[in-house]
Amino acid sequence: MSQTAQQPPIRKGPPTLYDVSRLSGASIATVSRVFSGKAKVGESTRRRVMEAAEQLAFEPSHIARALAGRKTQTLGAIFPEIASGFYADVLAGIDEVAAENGFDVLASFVGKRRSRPEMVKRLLRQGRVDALIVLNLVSSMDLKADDVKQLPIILIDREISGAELPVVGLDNVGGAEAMIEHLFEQGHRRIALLTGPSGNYDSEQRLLGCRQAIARLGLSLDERLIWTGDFNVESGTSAIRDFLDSKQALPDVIFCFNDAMAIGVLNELKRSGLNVPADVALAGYDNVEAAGHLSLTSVASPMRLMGQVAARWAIDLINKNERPSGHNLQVRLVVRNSSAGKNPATTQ
Amino acid sequence: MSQTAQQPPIRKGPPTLYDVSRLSGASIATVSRVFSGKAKVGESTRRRVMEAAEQLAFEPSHIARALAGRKTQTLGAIFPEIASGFYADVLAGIDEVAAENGFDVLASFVGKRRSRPEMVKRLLRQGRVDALIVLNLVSSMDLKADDVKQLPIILIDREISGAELPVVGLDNVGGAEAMIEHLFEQGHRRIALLTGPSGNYDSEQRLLGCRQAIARLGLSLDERLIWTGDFNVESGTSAIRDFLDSKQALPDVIFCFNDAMAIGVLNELKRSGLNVPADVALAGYDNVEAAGHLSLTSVASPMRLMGQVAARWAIDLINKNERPSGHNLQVRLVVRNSSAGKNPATTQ
DNA sequence: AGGCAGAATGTAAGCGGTTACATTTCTCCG
DNA sequence: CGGAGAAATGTAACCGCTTACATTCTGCCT
Repeated sequence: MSQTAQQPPIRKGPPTLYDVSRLSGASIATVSRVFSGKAKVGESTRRRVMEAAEQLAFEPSHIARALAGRKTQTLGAIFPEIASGFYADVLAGIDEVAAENGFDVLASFVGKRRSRPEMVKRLLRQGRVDALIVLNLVSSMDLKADDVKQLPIILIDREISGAELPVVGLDNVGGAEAMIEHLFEQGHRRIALLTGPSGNYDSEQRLLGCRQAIARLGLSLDERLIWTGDFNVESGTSAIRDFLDSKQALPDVIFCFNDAMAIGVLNELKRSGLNVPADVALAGYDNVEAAGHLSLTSVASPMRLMGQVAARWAIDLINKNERPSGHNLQVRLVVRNSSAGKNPATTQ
Repeated sequence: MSQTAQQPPIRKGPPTLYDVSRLSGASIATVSRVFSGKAKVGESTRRRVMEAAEQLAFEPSHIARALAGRKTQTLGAIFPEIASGFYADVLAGIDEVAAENGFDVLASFVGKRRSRPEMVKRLLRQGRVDALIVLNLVSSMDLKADDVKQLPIILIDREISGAELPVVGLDNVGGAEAMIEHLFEQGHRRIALLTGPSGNYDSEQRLLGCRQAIARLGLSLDERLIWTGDFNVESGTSAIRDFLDSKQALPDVIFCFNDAMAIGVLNELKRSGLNVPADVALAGYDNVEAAGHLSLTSVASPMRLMGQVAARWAIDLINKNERPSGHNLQVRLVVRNSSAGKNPATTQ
């Protein structure tokens, strides 16, 4: 059995356009058209090509396409160093929307040897991605001006100075306001706040929300009841211990600016024989998994949605060059037992 | 000022080898050599090239390199649908090792419209990645035989049938054994087990470990104290409620095969006025974040390490074609208060 | 000075697609 | 039945690199 035209000679790698072209009798251009779908191809030809492709298990090389067509169909995502479940959700959201639009996601984490600006520069210059989604960028100064021009960049959560770039953020102010209002409704009046480190963006925003809500409600905020924490469990523990040591009267409720600190506070209160919410109510922020188990009232952020929105914007930017303006996503108050008021009538 | 040879004409896109070649006076091949570092280049030439590249802010196109050099320097990672913090750690581990070796990571999640086998096939055929890391593959039947041949594939956690592929697993048996031994040391003798769904690999492995350890310790396992759960909080709650309803005597300790169920059990015990560990001790598995807050003794898996090992193997497979045999990583018992024994002398 | 091995550099053929432009094949209508 | 214009298809020039092979340049030995 000699080698006929129909019997493609042994090839090393995976099948290429050329192979399909020969097997089907159509030209390379036509085969390309069939697969890119960007031009009309006669019905009979299309069928022949498809059959040949099927037979060869042909799949167009993504790399070659990217080179010739100068579009990678890839979104880059740069995550902060700490890998929490938090970010996993964001990534899942990005990936979901990306997948729906035929994009893949290149994910990388900032690390010791890889700073955010370096990574951005590398991905941009190397032409690995069509757009970039950067999480937790603190200062846009981190991005050289040229880089910004080169490619669509979307920021997720946190961009302070000169907001040149579209940002998908969270409505921290609104979240804090909602929490204060809820606490007020529960009958709490003396409200203590355990904030994050001063200068921290999220913390400042939440504090702002608190002040606004408190003012609107006609309450006044006792500045001595504003404690500064570090966003970790220990800082919650020590903050409340210091306060208890000072022998001052307990507030009605302690609103911690994140759940970790709230958990620290909760532990320490328990150790001191105080009950939540009977002796003092408690609320956190972030709605981490543990909050549910500890019945801690908190504020949930739509992490997955952030990812989806960011990916959506990125893809629109690539395809239609529509520049989104940036938007803060709404957060959701999650009421649990820890914030219950003492008045049985008010408590639901 | 007319356009001299030194003044490159206006170009549209990013600079290419060609631009650097002209600016530096060296040939394209030489410039390529300078950047790939795979061949000797005269010192003076190298310097000239580097200067020109610097001046143009040239960075070799990853895409073109991939096409010409037929290596993408990219690892593909396929994650299960649920995006938990769990997997974020694995990804971080993969990314860390990948980055150290000049690789990038393409991450995607299994979804409604994207099954694992489809994704594997797509990434493989399209030539997007040099190797694939697949998490939680249940049956290798999911992978067509041809696919397996085409590219290095590493499995993470869970591969049952015909282990053709290297697997980075967890020592579930050892983890369960360690837990049982610990519980024994704490003085617990009547041990209840809340397993996962029957047929679940992890669950079966842990059960095996329990049986082995119990036999070795000369204890006997009361089969009526083996309850079947669903790996979620609710199944823990209902399992313990059913048991309490049956009015049987409490065991010394309840070992739940994951933390979620342990949390369910804990909640229900509290509601019933029973204290942990005073009335009955409790242990979980997975060491989720909440376990720490709830003082739940558990077993921690080195998720990040799994990612690192998998990436290491994948890269070795790519570079040196070294085939790793597969390995189960050791897990770590995390002792907390929930498993304390009643004997004050035994408790530390 | 001539010759030569080995290093440095250049030339050009791909890699597997896309796509502008040329060419061929259909349609449809006077 | 001829011919115009649209539709389908083919030709070939890239995209920006790598790399086998050819060519030129060294330094060194006789």
